[in-house]
Amino acid sequence: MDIYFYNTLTRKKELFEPMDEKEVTIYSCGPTVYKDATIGNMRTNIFQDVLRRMLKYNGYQIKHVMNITDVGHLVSDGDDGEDKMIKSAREEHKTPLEIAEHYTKLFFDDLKDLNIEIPEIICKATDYIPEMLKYVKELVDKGYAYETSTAIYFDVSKLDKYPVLSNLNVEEQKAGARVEVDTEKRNPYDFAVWIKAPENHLMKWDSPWGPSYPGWHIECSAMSRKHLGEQFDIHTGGIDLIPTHHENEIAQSKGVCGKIPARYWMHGEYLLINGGKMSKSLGNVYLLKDIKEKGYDPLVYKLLCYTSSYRNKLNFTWEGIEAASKSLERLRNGYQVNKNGKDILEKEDIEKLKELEYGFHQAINDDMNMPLSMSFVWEVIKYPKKCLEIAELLLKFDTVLGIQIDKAEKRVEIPEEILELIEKRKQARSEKNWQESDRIRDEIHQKGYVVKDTKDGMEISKM
RNA sequence: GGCGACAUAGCCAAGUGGCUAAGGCACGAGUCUGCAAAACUCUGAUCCCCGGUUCGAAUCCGGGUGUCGCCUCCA
Repeated sequence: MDIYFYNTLTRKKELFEPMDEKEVTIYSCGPTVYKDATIGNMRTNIFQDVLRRMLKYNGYQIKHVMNITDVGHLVSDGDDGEDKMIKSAREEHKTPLEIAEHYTKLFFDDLKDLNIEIPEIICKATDYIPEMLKYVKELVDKGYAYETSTAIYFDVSKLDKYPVLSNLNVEEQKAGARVEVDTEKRNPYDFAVWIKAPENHLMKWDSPWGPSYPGWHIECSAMSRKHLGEQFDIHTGGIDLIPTHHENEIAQSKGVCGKIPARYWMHGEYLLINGGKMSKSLGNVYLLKDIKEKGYDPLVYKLLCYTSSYRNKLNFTWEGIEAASKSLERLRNGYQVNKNGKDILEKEDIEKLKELEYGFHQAINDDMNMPLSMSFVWEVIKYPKKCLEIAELLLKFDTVLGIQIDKAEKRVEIPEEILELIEKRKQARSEKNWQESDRIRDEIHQKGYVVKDTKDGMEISKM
């Protein structure tokens, strides 16, 4: 079945045609490991995860590269700002390496909680300094970069066209929108590919230009070329990376390789908090940890992300999380009911289910239309007949959704005192002593457990 | 100032010219139950406003209003 993706390069939905008919190559801009990843960051990772999974659903093998930025990302784009890693290290009284290790671990913990598949290749910027230096040298040799007293700059005027992804109006901006203009720069949009390290700089490497360190964009160009070659299929990232990072990555690639590195550029939109931007100053920066601490399965957040298209802004509210939580519970319950179901499917049932499966497939292939795909999942869940075949179809869907639809209620250890109360309550109920029965139910509730009366007896779960 | 996105039932949202405008959550009604919970069934919108194109528009065009984002680090 055909796959269509929205390509930021052309601003259109396009038929996806990978370079290789069996394997799809993807490069994703990963985290800068100097602070906690927010649920906003995770939305992008979820989008990338769905991309991998839907390609696999379509029979492709994946070679997916994600970088870990542990050096070179400056706090301001004026190329004179402090390196983020170093700033965090100073503030937390740790070495940059400790900072990177700490936040890298937290990042992968979040991915695991969200049941996000780990890309085939993870590369840390600091492990590829030689490749980056080589890249910079090539840029200089080919006349695309020049040296100043502080850095090696990319000369954007050497390109046939500079902003190719975004609609920045370079001419307008030249008027001096940038606060600090480096007088040694030839063009306002020139950016540093390699930066000369000041005296006491913590992270620096030897280079033909003395002790120095990489610019932010060079790592992705160098590492993607190393692992995926000069051109690969898909490049992903957050929408905010379009105007600076990806624009400059393309510039570098055109300089050295003469081509745009990826054929399809896909960007995940922002997550909004209560209708506005997530920001420290508003105090609305949420981490996955916050969702977990409220007692929700982290996958509830993943399901919440499926209520909207990755290309649209999604508004995060706790009401939304609660709704998604209910949904997840019902989906999993629906799976269990089918797993234990004994209905026999007739020919017309099989045809109907095939239709729903087809609808699901079409939805995910249409630029990953998850809201639409979920409507097919629900139709399968609510199908009048219940049986193992349907459970298996749901499992198949879950290879794309990754919400662990087969996850059963946790078997919790019920403490002795609760078991005693349950016995007492059974007794009271058999005597139709409803007052006592309700009193005990309240007591159990206060001790942190929920009791439900079903046809087969009482059901106990932890709150 | 420049660029761009969005506006569909209480909330989250799909839909990009044509069958009765998906789906989820909430609300309400009901079945079940001693009650509660859970589960299941049923119930709701003519698509921000105005004008235009068309046999036909939520979907295309123009204008207006509103919300948000980017242009500085940010997924």
